[in-house]
Amino acid sequence: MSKSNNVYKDAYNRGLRLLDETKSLPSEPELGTLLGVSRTTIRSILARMEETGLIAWNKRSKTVLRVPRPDDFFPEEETDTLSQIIERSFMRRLLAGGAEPGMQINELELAREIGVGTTSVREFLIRFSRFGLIEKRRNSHWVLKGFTRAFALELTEIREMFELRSAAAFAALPEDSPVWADLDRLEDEHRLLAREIATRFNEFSELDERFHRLIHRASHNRFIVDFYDVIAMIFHYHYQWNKAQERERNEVAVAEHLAYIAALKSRDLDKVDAACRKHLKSARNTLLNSIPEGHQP
Amino acid sequence: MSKSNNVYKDAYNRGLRLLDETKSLPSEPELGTLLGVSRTTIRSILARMEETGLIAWNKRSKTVLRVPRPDDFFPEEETDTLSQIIERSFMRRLLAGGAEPGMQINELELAREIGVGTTSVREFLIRFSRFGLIEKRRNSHWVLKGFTRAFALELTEIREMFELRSAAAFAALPEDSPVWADLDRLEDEHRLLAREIATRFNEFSELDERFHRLIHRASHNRFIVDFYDVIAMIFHYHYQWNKAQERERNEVAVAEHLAYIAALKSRDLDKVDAACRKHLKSARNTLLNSIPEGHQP
DNA sequence: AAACTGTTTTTTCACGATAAAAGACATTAA
DNA sequence: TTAATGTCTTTTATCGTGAAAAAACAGTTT
Repeated sequence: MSKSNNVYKDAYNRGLRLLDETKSLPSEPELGTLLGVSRTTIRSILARMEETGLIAWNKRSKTVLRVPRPDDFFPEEETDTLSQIIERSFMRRLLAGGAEPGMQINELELAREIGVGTTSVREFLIRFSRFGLIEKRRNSHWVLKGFTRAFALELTEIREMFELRSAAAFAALPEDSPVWADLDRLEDEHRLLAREIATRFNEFSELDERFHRLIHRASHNRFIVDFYDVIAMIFHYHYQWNKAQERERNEVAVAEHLAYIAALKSRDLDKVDAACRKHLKSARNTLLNSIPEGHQP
Repeated sequence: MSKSNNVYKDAYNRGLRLLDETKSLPSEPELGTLLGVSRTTIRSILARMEETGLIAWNKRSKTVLRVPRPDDFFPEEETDTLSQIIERSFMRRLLAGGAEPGMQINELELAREIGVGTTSVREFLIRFSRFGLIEKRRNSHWVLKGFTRAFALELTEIREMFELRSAAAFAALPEDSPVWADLDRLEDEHRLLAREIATRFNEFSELDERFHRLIHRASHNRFIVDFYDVIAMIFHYHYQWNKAQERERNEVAVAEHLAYIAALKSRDLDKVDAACRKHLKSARNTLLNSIPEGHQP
């Protein structure tokens, strides 16, 4: 087994959803751009759809014969990328405890435990190293630096520096920039979520990421934009890990976002600065509170 | 051929230099820490030194029999890490022209051209991607973003943000911090270099890096410290590429460094800010001037 | 002739295998 | 009894290989 066909399976599942809406499918290249895969993969998908009696396929004509059933879909877990699988396993280990700072990380052991090749684990660790949680010893093992208080403080220091600058850049953007429409849309989504916060509070984290990414993009600086990957990754796992007072925390955050948005729309740099600072401060506290106070110097 | 023994060869060469100075070598573990390799490698080195008649080796006694000759050394090029080899090849291609932004990067082609396996090239590209010069298309090729004016501006924007903050942190360090001694030593080296700038101007880039790294370390922030890798890498190749007015440029930079050092020692934050700003501004201009003004939007 | 489908080639992704290097354990010398 | 050496085991670095996926090419259809 040298490479799983998760790209095919994932695209197939997404392709099935298209069958609900139309009576016949578009051309192969069009399907390719729609699903974000190559024609080669599209043709495999079409071949299977034909086999399972979902469509009749003859050259250009691709007629939908029936609506897909639940069992037509590939199981969710077969559609994951290998690196997603490795990341999840790795983060589970890291957060599940017993992960003391200074601990060694063993590529071979990780690979065996997850059931993948060493190459994939190595590549994952190299990619992951930019998050600042692990470090490589030349010709030797990786060392876990740990999700410590120091880490959180260093991370938020940069975040605050970058976001204050991005927010200022955002507010200075011309009237006709399309970002203002994006911001309006996000504001509506925030209003909606605020109204139904009691039941939908767990949808906040996704909205949070979209909002902050929009702001960071105004910096027009690849290093600032890319750094948000670190923040997003940490917050993603942090949200999964720490569910304490999630509803209250998110309710506060939504309100802060709305104030932040209002400040941006006012284009008053002082107001923007204040609203941004206030929100980032509470985000930092949330993060710091979730870190188990350990044996740290 | 699955792995070159460059670690052994490099350590062997460095080991030879020890023979000049002493009549007998220390214990295996001691040699290991001295050369930064494991005992396994030390024993291979000792075995060869015995074979070639450099030492007499019997258990604890390792007597030097003769001084090493030039031909005892392994050739320089055999001591390079594979990733160094790949990086050099890649950068040569990148800087040698014909590297238009938007160009595709082909792992297989690169690997064949350099004469290494694809795995090593893949790992190199992943590591290299944090410099912001290339970007991966999922399941497909890498795209060269190019060493453009925009890149230089984004890079220097972050650099200035980080260094101003680090310099302020540096100046605020307590009297008894060991960094002040480090700074004194660097100041002496600068003075020395300034006096002999006519002949030794090409030694500046190494001094430059040590100086700025010392300052960045005062931030106590891993993201700031790590970001200096990006700057160092760019400046390293930039220096190789652009030799125009190298002497003059470096002479100016040494003077700026000395002013910067004086400001730090004064602990006057305004002076530090001004000296830092001045130096970073001229560093930015140097970098910008070296970028060929192309067909950029 | 523009856009599609059919076919072939190339590239990416991931694995197992193997030598180099590190590390662990056992033994011996001071 | 500490610290070395001798020996054995494990891990890392790198390659070649093969299937998945992309991309290029050639032939059709509208």
